[in-house]
Amino acid sequence: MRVFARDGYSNASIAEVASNVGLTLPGLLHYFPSKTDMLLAVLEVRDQRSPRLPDCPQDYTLEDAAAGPPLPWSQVVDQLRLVNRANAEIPGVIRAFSLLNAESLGEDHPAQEWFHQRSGLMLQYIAHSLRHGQESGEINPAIDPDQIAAELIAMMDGLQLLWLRHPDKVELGSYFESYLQRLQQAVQIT
Amino acid sequence: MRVFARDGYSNASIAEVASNVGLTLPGLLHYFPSKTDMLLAVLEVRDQRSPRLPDCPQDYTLEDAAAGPPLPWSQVVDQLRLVNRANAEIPGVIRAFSLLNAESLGEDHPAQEWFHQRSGLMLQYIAHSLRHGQESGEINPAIDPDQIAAELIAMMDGLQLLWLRHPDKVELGSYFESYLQRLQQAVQIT
DNA sequence: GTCTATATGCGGATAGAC
DNA sequence: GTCTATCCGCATATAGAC
Repeated sequence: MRVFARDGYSNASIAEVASNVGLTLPGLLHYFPSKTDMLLAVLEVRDQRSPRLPDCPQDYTLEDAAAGPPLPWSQVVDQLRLVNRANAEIPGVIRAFSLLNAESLGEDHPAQEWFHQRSGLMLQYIAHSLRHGQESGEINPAIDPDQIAAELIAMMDGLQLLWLRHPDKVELGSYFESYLQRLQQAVQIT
Repeated sequence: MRVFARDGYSNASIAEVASNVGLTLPGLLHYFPSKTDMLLAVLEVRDQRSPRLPDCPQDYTLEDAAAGPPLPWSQVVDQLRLVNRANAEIPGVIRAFSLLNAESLGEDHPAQEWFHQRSGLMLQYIAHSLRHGQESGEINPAIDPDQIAAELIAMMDGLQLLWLRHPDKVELGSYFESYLQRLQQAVQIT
């Protein structure tokens, strides 16, 4: 993760990773047969370690959220807030992911599928929650669930990039919080 | 630009660029002595080609906007909207810039300074405009100009990433427009 | 201004000993 | 499970002819 954070995936050298963990290159390749395998392993670990709300089981995945019944909107917002606050404490990890996120837009990137599926599921489960809220009369029927879902993801990723570039000027946690509060006024029915 | 868009900077091969323009590698290096020189040249060209408002002179730069007198808020919003709309027509260019933007977060990247200064100036001139509006009573005094400025940049960059990943689900122009309209309700004094 | 030829280095990955 | 030795390809960049 540290090496990917500094160099991205394509430019990172697995020989350096090996040396960082006290192995030679073939020694490391014994565990991860190829560079791609190592990348995907890193992505998986990161996913498992993302924080969860108090009531949420530890093995609850994004796939579960997207496939299962719609979550209450307040819970979705709480979850995003929680993740954002936690992210502010691990700039190295966020840097690695921001880098890989952009890099994996390339045609034949080994993590392309992973990021595509992941962001697709997030869009889906957020929009799902909003649509459900509209049907039960708790969410403003005038808003577009797909648009709001995209906005939220975009704001999280975009703020991360800007925060990484200007850690002195941009305060990740409170800036996202300000945005959320304004969003809530437009989305919720009072 | 096309090669950078597909491979990023570090992973791009100038030999391929050379071949694409019908030159050999040394032939290309005659014009751009190093790969870094070519990167910076591309960034500069892109800057000059970004669209401007009708009244705005063609040689008016971002530096001018940040250093000069504060612009009216409505003009800032119009400018951002214009740029966003134009961006939706050039996915290749946007891909290159999203890639370089993330990649240049790395410690010794040749474009680090360029992106740092650029985003710093944008934050500055947007916040400047909002502060001026607050003093003259046109902008809600309760909002934080620095926070709103960061939000705007983050939303533009974040939406671009998501749009590049899901061009079928995310409509860059209209999604940003929806966000802007909600922002205006909180920022403007009616 | 553009080429051929080449220097030099680093990348991922494999063979095979221990 | 970890190593040494090695293969092979591609990268940037340079030298020097035309």
